[in-house]
Amino acid sequence: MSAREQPVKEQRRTRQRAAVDEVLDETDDFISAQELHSILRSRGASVGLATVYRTLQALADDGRVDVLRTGGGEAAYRKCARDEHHHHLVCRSCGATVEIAGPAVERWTSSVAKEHGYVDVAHTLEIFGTCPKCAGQS
Amino acid sequence: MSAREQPVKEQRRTRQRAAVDEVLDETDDFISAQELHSILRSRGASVGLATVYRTLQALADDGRVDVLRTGGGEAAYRKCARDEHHHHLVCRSCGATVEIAGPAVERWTSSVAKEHGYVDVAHTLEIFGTCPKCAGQS
DNA sequence: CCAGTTTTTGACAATGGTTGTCAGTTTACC
DNA sequence: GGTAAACTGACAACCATTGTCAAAAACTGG
Repeated sequence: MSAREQPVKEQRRTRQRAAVDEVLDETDDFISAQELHSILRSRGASVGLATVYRTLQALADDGRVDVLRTGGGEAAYRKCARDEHHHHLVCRSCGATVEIAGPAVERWTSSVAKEHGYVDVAHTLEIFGTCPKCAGQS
Repeated sequence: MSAREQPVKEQRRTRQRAAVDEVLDETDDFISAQELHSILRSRGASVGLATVYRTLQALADDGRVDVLRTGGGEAAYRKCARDEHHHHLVCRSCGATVEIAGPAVERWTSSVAKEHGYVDVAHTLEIFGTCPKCAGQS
């Protein structure tokens, strides 16, 4: 979680990866591997489930998508606009996502960690709520 | 995540629940249901796995233990000292845990959420690092 | 203490997300 | 074109967690 600079292990361009990438590009909210897979199916672009998992995992490892662990224990993925570390404000009803930068939080977490002698520090922070649209309809 | 005041649904005192509670009391780090179960086994206090899961879930629902979603997708539980909402600084090597209160973060998250019109807000924040002891040994 | 009622337990099946396997396919490169 | 290495996909295997349901334990009022 510190030296994250591997030259992005060599990879080949394939129809399947392009398809996954395309769906991610079009989707603004976090989606699970399973959801992504069924979207691909419904489009006719048949891609194996295992391949979807592998592709998402590779993207996540390279930091090209953000990963979120849902309460139910499944992983959700999203291709984010900004490159730097940031957080998400997610609607627990419709999944609408707002990207948040929190320099203050970054500073706070690292100072707290240092205070206790911890090194090589990373953190996870996600905010869940109900977005205006969903709150309105009830 | 807002009105969390149910009078703790009536429950019966059983040997099994006492055993789970005891292990939680003695353990300062987060442990998974499976780990807890095998600790019980190794002590001779045989408790069914399903029971361990049910008990932990009940405790978590009542807010009497904190739950952490590990990267591997399993849930880890810990009985915490303080009652109010707080966060954890966890050693990714030995699991040593420090409880952290972060009023500033609480304020920040709710103001950010409000700013975007989100209501009924909750958040998760955990800090991972390597504790002094583990860092020393390498 | 006793019988009745309700909760709890536990062994096991079932679920569901995710990963491993491995032969067949595709890509990159010469 | 031909070859080696990477990739794919169908399916089995895993593993944490939850559901099932009859038997066992805990409470409760006699």
